[in-house]
Amino acid sequence: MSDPGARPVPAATAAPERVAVLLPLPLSGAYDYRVEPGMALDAGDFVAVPLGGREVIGVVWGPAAGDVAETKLKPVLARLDAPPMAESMRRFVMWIAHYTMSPPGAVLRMAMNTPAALAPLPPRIAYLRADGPVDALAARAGLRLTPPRRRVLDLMEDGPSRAPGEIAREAGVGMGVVKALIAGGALVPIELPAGRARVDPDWRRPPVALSEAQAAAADALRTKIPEGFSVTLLDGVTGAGKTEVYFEAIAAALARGHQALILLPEIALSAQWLERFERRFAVRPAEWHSDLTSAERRWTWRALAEGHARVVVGARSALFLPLPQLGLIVVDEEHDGAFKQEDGVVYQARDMAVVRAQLSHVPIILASATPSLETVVNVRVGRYDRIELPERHGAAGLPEVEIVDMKLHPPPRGRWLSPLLHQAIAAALGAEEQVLLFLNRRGYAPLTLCGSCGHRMQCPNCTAWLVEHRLAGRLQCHHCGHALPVPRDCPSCQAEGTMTACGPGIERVAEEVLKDFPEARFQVLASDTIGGPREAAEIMRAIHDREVDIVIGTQVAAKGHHFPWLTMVGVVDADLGLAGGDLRAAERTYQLLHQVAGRAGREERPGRVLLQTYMPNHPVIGALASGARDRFLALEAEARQEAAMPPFGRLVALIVSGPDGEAVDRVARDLGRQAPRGDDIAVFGPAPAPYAVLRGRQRRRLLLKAPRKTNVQAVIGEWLARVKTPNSVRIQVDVDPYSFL
DNA sequence: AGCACGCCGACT
DNA sequence: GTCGGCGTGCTC
Repeated sequence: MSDPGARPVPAATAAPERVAVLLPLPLSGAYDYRVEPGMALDAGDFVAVPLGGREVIGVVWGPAAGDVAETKLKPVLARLDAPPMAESMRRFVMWIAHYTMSPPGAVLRMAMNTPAALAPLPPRIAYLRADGPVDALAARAGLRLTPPRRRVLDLMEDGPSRAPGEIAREAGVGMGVVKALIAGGALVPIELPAGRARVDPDWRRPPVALSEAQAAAADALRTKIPEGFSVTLLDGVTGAGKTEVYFEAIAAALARGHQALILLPEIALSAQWLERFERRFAVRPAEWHSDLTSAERRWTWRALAEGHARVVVGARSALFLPLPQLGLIVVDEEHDGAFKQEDGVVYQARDMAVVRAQLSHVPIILASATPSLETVVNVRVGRYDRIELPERHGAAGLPEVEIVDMKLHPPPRGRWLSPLLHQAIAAALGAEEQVLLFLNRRGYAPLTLCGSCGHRMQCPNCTAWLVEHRLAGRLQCHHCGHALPVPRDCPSCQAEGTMTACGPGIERVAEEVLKDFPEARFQVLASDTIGGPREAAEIMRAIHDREVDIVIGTQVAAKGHHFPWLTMVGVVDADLGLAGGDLRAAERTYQLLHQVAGRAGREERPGRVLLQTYMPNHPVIGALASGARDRFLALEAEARQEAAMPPFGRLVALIVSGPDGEAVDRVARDLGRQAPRGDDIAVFGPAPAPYAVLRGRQRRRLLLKAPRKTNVQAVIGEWLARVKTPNSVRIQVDVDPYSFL
């Protein structure tokens, strides 16, 4: 809380006052502005300032640096009537800027992604009936008292004030009728306080019935709430009811008058989460994601900044919302790769959420059935606490996971489902249960080539194959969106009708299902087959209500949905994520397939999972089949420790990119030559980045590996200063990169 | 991020 | 002869 007495008092006789204003632009730092006499400004205030020829909104960041000539100085134009940015948020912005090596203004932009929210809210106008009997009102308005007009006036006789639209709806009349009565003065306007009436989540409601284990976990979490900063891993198998447990921690925070922030990896698909929240707290929380309209954005931001909304759930970007009474942060599915932001400011939202919790002195809960290795190691060394939720809620046991060795049980030529999986599908359908076939590959086929000359269809802008989408009749690049019709003849050798689809995508699996189980109703589920949140919710409902027999989906189908009749999960290609030199390939594949397996048998019916693999002896496959998660994590941790890889060592990637390959190469080679040496620091590269050409830009990559204790920001900063780069070449710094090589 | 200034092709 | 392409560079 700022002390009003601490505001600087403008003195008319003193030299013109200056302040530093940070602008939401990728400038190197804050700019100084003159403060005209009579304007009192505090750090954190939102202000409008001139920049170049235009006007921008920025944040007063502190006292001016004073290194700019008086004549260059422009005045602060106005202080905006919006809740100022809290000191903890300003420190958070600076922390991220330093850690990710981004300009502070670029980070500020993420915290100000709501230009409209900073303008004062327009007052809301509602209407009351004017005094007097109905006929007198009509006469005064010069209107005949028709039945619709009478209905409106009767409706408005004593009830609350209403907006015009509400009046029309409730009285069952058109807007014309209402407008005429307003124009005639029979309905009089009143101004309501700006904003939207909100109902607080009701934390006093009794929680849904918790199991003994859940109740114990909830108790343990509740004790964290009043104790300031702490990090707790809520570790529980899929279906153990982690959500209901952390709801009790949220209830405890609400009971203390605090706000709660919940981060989910993909808010667009979380209809079931919202329903559960509403069941517990009687209202929906505020939501924050990219699909909000600017009006929704504005009032949500305002309601949170003013403390009127108590709980907000959102994707990554919700991390930057103003929450003056923040009391708890929850990151659900903390292991999920979607928390890593890869463009612009590159950051890991889960890790930054921990930082925000620390700067705000509040507890944070990381929830997962398959926690990331980073988090597991942090628990092991005692930095994080861990609360375990061992069993599945209700009667359901964990599904049985069976390995299908594709060398021993190959599918027929041109097919992708082995006879074993085929039988399992038939058995589940025979028992009138549901099946999920999982394949993390959109489209029909990942590669199209010419059977005659071997020409492969490649994206002209990216180093990537074009993926056939047969339903759309197109070849598509999944990186830049480039698309063209599927060619009949080879564009290289002109041979006719030789183009062949290679490998399976979910559309192709769907085709096989349609052939073999023509009577089954199936639903394809991929990020590009779902229009929006509403359509997603409708698809989930249809599956839940057994209007679908077989779901064929990519990883969007793996995420936290609860389908009581789904008992059989088939993983079409369990090896898919294991290829390539990715540091986290094994860990990620384990997490994804574990989560998919968890879709099976969540209620009374036992679940069954079949993993199709050509590597039945791979540790990941073995761990999935035996359920030895902790042993797998221990082995993975050991391997990383031996190699001094994260989380035991540190990595920073530099991506050098630009339209001109030669200029990019020159900079990349310079960086290689100037690389920091010694002290256990190693630099690899330059090498072509994964997708060496992306959206028409050439990309090279260098990787710095250093011990945990190294101040990598300082090392990288000095390194970059040694290499000068033409304007056309960009160097992007990715501290703690996820994709490797 | 904008927006201006600045040097080389097709038009009123 | 101009209008205008977007390449570099600056904004307190």
